[in-house]
Amino acid sequence: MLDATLAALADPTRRAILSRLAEGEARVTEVARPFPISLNSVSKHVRMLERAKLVRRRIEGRDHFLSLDPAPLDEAADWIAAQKKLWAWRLGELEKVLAHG
Amino acid sequence: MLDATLAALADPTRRAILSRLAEGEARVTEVARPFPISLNSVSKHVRMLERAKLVRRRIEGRDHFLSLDPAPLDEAADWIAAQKKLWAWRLGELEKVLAHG
DNA sequence: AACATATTCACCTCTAGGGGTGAATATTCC
DNA sequence: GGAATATTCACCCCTAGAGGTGAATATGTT
Repeated sequence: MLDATLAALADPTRRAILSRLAEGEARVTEVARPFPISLNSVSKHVRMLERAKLVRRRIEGRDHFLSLDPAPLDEAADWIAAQKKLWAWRLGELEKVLAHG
Repeated sequence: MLDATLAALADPTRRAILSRLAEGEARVTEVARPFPISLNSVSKHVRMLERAKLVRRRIEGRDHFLSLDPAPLDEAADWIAAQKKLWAWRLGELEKVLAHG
């Protein structure tokens, strides 16, 4: 799922949508309002966020309420943290070699 | 730069290249060897990783040595960490409302 | 000079993403 | 029933990405 998560996060519009939802649940139209693009485009972004499981949808009549799901964010954070650790180790080793060489 | 970083990380081949480079500097051909795709494709992935500043290139004769640059990873980790904090706060508020409601 | 190796360049194909518009669907309101 | 609202569906266009092949370039080797 990392692929879909990171791809979803790679777009600034989608990151802005997530930031908006961090303030609280909202309908698609409310989410779309601040953006200069069409409602339709926002709807597609939302669909990608759902596919990445970063956003959940609760349908109530004609209103679709969107909310955040933090789980995939953890997975992404874990991968990045693991890489940072590995890289730091490697770069640390290199420094040791340079210092003792 | 977040866009390019997250987009670069969204591809599994590129993540594998980064993991390989975490073991140490390597030439393009060495990096490409384990992959079932053409050397050319790997070369293109490397170019994207360079564009995202996750990989640096040191040219020595006909050999191009690739190494990691951890800086953009920090930026990505920071953004995700900030979001996790925001989301946790929001979800916490919701729980309070539910508990006291 | 001739050959081999390392890498990229130039091109092709296919698919997916981001944007748009207009119509369809579902629901609510009068 | 009829109108307004909320959302998606079905298309269109354009660009970028991921894959490929074959040629060009540069360096190393004999």
